[in-house]
Amino acid sequence: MGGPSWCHKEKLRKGLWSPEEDAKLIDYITRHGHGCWSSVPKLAGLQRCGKSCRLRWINYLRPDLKRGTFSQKEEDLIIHLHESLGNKWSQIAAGLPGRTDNEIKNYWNSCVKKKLKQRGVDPSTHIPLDGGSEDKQDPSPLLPAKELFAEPLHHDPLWLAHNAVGSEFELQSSNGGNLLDGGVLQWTGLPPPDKAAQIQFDGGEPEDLKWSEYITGSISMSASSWHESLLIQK
DNA sequence: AAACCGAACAACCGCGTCCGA
DNA sequence: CTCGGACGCGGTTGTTCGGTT
Repeated sequence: MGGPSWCHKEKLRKGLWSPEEDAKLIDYITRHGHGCWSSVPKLAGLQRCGKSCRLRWINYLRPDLKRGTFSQKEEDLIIHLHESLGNKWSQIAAGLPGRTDNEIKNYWNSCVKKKLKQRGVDPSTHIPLDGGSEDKQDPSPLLPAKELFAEPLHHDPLWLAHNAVGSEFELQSSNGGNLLDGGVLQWTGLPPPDKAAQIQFDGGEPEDLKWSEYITGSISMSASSWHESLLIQK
């Protein structure tokens, strides 16, 4: 009797979540927001630890999640991102709206790794494995970077800095106007400190982009017929 | 039909970081 | 400045499911 506080953990449920538990968590968070995660289980009437609630909400219950299998485009994006970011799953997830770091990590470990090995590529370094792998036919070559933007996507600037390096893209402003004048060229997260970018208007001289001025919001990119282009330089 | 096996998915654990007292 | 709690991330383990023998 009267053991240390962590003994209360014995009362906490573990393992798979029941539909009833999901319903309680969804109901509570949609009404009150999650606030302090450690108090969520108590307030929501759940026998779980706050950490478990947070994970369940972030990875499976959030309304903005995109479920289902990864498209070829998403898979190529993951490979591009992993090549430059490594196992930074949360940063990779920032480049794939509606996907979670856990989901991407699982997909990588269970599926993508295997495919890369079949292509003769070391999944951890992205360097071709030796042993005559040059002769191997790539059954599913990566899409050119530009094609990854065939549809508008929202990207973290860090992701952009890593993956747009040396590439040129066309941009689409969310309000249909000029990217800069419209004030829509804004970023989520931190600006990439070691990168420089230039924006070039239809046939004009390239102009420097100041990352630090665009540290909130998001960027919408498209390969549609816009005049503006963005060149990310090392 | 049952047992086995591997792939895919879900969840937990440990650790590092951040922030407020 | 230090300490402790909360949070977030990445690695790992556990569970489920479908295919094969």
